[in-house]
Amino acid sequence: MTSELDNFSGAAGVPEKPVLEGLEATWSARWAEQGTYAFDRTKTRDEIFSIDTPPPTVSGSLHVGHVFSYTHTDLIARYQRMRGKEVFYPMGWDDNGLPTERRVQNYFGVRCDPTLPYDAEFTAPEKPDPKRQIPISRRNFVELCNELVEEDEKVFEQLWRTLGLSVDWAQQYTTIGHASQTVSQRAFLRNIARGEAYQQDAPTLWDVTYQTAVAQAELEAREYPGAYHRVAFHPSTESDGAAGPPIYIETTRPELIGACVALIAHPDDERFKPLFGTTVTSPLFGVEVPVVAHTAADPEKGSGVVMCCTFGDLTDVIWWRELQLPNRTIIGRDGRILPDAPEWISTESGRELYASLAGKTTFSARELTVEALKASGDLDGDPKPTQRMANFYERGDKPLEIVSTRQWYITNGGRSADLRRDLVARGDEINWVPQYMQSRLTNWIDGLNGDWLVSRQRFFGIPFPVWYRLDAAGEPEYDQPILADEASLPVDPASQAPPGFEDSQRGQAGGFMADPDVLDTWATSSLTPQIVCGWERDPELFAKTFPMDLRPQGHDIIRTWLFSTVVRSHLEHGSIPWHNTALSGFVVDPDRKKMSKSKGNVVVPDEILTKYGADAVRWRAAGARPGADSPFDEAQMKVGRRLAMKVLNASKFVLAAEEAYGLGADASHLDPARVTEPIDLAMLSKLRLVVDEATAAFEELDYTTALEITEKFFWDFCDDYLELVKERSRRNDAGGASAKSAFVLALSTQLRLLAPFLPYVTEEVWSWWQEGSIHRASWPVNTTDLTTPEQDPRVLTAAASVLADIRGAKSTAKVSQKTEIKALTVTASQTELDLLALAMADVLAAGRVTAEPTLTPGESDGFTVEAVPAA
RNA sequence: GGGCGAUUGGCGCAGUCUGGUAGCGCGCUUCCCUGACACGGAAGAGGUCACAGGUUCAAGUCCUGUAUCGCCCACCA
Repeated sequence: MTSELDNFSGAAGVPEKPVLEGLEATWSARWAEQGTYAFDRTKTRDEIFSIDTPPPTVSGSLHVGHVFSYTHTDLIARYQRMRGKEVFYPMGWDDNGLPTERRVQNYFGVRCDPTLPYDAEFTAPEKPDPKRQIPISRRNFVELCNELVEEDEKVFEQLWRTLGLSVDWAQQYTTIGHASQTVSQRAFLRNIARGEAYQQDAPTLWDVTYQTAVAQAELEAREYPGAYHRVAFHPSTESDGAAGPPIYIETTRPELIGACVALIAHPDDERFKPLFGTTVTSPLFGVEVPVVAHTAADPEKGSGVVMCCTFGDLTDVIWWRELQLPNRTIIGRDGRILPDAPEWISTESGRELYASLAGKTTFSARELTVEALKASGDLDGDPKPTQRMANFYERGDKPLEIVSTRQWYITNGGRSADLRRDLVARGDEINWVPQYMQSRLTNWIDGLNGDWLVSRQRFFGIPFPVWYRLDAAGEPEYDQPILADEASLPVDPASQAPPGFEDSQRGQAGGFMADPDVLDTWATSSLTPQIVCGWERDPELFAKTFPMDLRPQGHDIIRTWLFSTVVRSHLEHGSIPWHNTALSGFVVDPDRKKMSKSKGNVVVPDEILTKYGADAVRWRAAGARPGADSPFDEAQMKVGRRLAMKVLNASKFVLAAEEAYGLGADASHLDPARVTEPIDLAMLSKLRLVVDEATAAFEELDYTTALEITEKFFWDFCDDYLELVKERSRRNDAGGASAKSAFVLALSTQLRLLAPFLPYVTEEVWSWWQEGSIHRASWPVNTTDLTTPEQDPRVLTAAASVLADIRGAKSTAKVSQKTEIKALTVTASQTELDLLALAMADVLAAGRVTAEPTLTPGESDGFTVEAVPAA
């Protein structure tokens, strides 16, 4: 037998058997064709919502954490777009800097040797040998970098498209691209002009592996094994020829004894008071150094008196500066002891020992020094092993040294309390989600110990737009840098001559040289708002998008990306860079360990996207609140997938009922006036509350609550409401019309509430019966979308409660839910019975109650139901 | 050492602002191939809300302290 339903189902857009498979490919292609997410720049500032998307590091790989946090941003973007905002949502790729260099080295088996000339014929080896890297020129190296990042960026873009990010792909940038170079160099030149950028020859943290300076923000303190060595210094012979007892210091770095400039103790330390003003002689090298007082010396540490060297740690730098101590560097930029014995070591045995240390790593030099100390009797006892914390470059694996070098700095408050205060105040102007993350910025600013070191001695990066004149002897005149014209940006000083010079004068006495360094990658990333908003490139766009509305990012880079962006915006524009910032947490493995390649616990995004679908993955991502770390549990993806399936099937049911019973495809089914049954009105009243709450949550960037509320309603809608009304909806009368209109009103509203979370399945269903993309449809507004009369939502909850009890009776009796109920007694308060009465016909139909129910008014709240299933 | 979070059934979480006799999902148990859905549906078991004090008629919720865990920062003698 063929029913009417069979004839109509699937005939007008509703598939017979809807599936999730393939929705990503179909719809991401359609969105691209139709420019669904294209930014319309004719809109005004208050109609625009601009997002400062984090550019992922393309040399790395994307993991689930990225998928989650980028989804979070997309949820907000989609919500704002549906609210009627024109969303400015670019995507950038961070391809600038050391990670790319490392990847290129490994991928092609090459290394950069800046002394080599460019080889136009060079091609990378077919089979790179990572152990024998081929040295190539800087320009060849940069070419390979550019080649590889282009490939990587394609892979990333494809993943983002599959995930359903509603990015405007016409608005792409890379941190090494021309626009970024221009912005970065221009901003730097402006910093110089205003006195905010300056050069200084000073001790800097130095990574000996990468041979570059490192900024405070890139430090990572790690445990590092070492040993305390108790070493004797000898009082210098006094005028009467008598020498006092030796003074013992403790050090973990005996190899620096040759770099010692003073012994230092606390001014109040009685043990050492008599020594202040005297001198002592260092062991092995016989160098005379003063004993001086400084409050930074801690009487509790070591022996109470400390050896100050050039430079063992940051405290040494403070002492060097404040006590006007000499500079006695013995460690070179490669981390090895300098080749030539310094002039301050004058004893023959000292110079001999130095000669044996020269060229050695600190590690070997330490071993040799300890042997020598044992031989000379200046080592008291055995070295005591310890685990101490040492500063590392976050990407390095050797402890940092401190080396005096000429570097560029940008003011960031590290040397100005006023600027620190202003920057903290900028933090107050920004709306933080979650709020408590702001303290990380404030703490970081308060703890700064110097300005921002922005020069890096690396190759793949944005060059300083700066040259130096060479004097008659060919020496650079650093104090009068030649600056590029802004109109000429971006410039490459290594291949372009400065204004007023010919390239033939490069490297010649009386000519010029290029600044050899590149800008810190954060010095460019800190300008992403200026890069994407078209600062000085597109003033109209800039006026419409800056300050931006939202900066989403991970909480681990507050001290770097967030802080440096605030600094640049404050210095350049005197404003905050964005009004809101949303901090995502990490995705951790089920044991709450951070995912990392070395632990082998990384989940590959492509796999879960294929297995569960983008909507399911997005659903799971939306469950992770801002700022909170979230354990990855694959089983949870299934729940999201089930929701997506449910949306397909419930929609099919609702729309099929509508079509099958002759109400046509015109808009009449969306006529609120046809909804007359109390339970239908009650359901829509409840939905109005859901719309209000979900909207309020989204306004607070609280997508998790918006989803929870919407999803809860949706499941209740399916499990209770649809079941209750199913029978009536099949009737071709006023009651049937009421149900069917309520169905489609509720469906339209719910699909739009779910659209930010499940963009694929909602778009699919929308296409069955609506024109245009749901993602350009308006976010539900009660005053226009749900205009049915108010009805107490408890009509629905009462009916659902009694239906649940009837189902329970059948479940207890272990019979099918189809089984008829032959006797039904309901006890409840009169108020509740009155509410129930308004939906009683639907309850009886849904519960298959064939007998007349007995209703008994009672005292207590809640329904007591006795239902007797047929045998 | 400084700062910030967290601690609620086996697991993951909400509820804490605005005190009023514990909620959700997963998992588990039982039942049901019902006409949207077996990539499903229905029903159910399971918690003295980390601990100790205090405020209150009443505390998961407010106050004080403690413990444990996590994160950020500092820490190279």
